[in-house]
Amino acid sequence: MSAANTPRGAAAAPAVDKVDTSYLESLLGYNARRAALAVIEVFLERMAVYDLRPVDFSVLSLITHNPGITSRQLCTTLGILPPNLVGMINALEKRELIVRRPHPRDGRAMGLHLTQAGQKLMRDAERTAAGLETEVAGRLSPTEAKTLIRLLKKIYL
Amino acid sequence: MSAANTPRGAAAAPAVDKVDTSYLESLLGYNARRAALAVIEVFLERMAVYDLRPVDFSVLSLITHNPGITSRQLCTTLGILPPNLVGMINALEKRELIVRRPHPRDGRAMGLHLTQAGQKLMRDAERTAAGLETEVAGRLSPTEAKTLIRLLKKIYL
DNA sequence: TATTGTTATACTCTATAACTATA
DNA sequence: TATAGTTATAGAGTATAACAATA
Repeated sequence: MSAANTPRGAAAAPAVDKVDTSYLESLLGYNARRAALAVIEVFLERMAVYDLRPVDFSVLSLITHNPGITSRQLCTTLGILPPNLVGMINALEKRELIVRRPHPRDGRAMGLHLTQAGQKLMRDAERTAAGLETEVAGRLSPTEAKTLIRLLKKIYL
Repeated sequence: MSAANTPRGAAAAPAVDKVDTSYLESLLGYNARRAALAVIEVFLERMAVYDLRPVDFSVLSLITHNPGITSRQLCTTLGILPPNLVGMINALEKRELIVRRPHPRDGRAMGLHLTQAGQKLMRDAERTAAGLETEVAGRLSPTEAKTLIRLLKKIYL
């Protein structure tokens, strides 16, 4: 008769030589998170030369392709809370990569724009990002890479 | 003649109506992170009833399928740093979901085992996780879901 | 000498409440 | 009344250094 909290197996306290991860690896969430962390790890290395974290790159990239975008629009698009964006924007402005200009139709809002220095940095950074993509997806065929992105979009869009 | 930090475009300060995210959505890392966050969001909802975060579920699941696994093995497998695992293990032990037993061959290590209560909880939780998978991957065909996991593994393994 | 588990601690990331100025 | 931007602050997550016990 075993007590309530007795572990399974009377022989007790076996050692684990090789960890079996097959169950976790069958789960979509686990695989998506591990893959995302792997890509981010390479991203951090390659983007260190620009002093850009993934979130900084995302913000600057959205400003690049949407000149005049507001902080609110950045927050909504990237899932960042407004109080947490303020510091990032201030830092990028201090580095003279972006400038705030009055919004043409809403006096409360500020439109964000790249400076010429910001434009140059992002040309280089987006080139690096493109190289990073091919590196990370190196073991995938071009078709597989396209399929992967298409299926990921179906998950979160 | 424009100064060094003048934004592109003399007409200045346009407004952005619809944010163009096409560039970010072409990047693997961005899509992987968004997908992972989407899955984790549903996970948090469904697992709240068990009071399990994703990391708790991962730890308990590895103990389930590897009775006697050590803290060090959990850290290596899940990419957790040892100091950050201590509190989680203590909390799970306090909830009487796991027990520590001496390692059969290494006096420094402790083997981790589920209690009967832990076994019951994980039977339910893994059943919930299975349902969650079909829900999240609901817009994917079974073949697509398998393909997605296969391609994600190629990224991080 | 190296490793397991641990404590203490610092840093980053994320979240909530409340304020201001404009709409 | 509602929204954009901001401040202050709290909480969660992640990081390094250093120690005791054992290999």
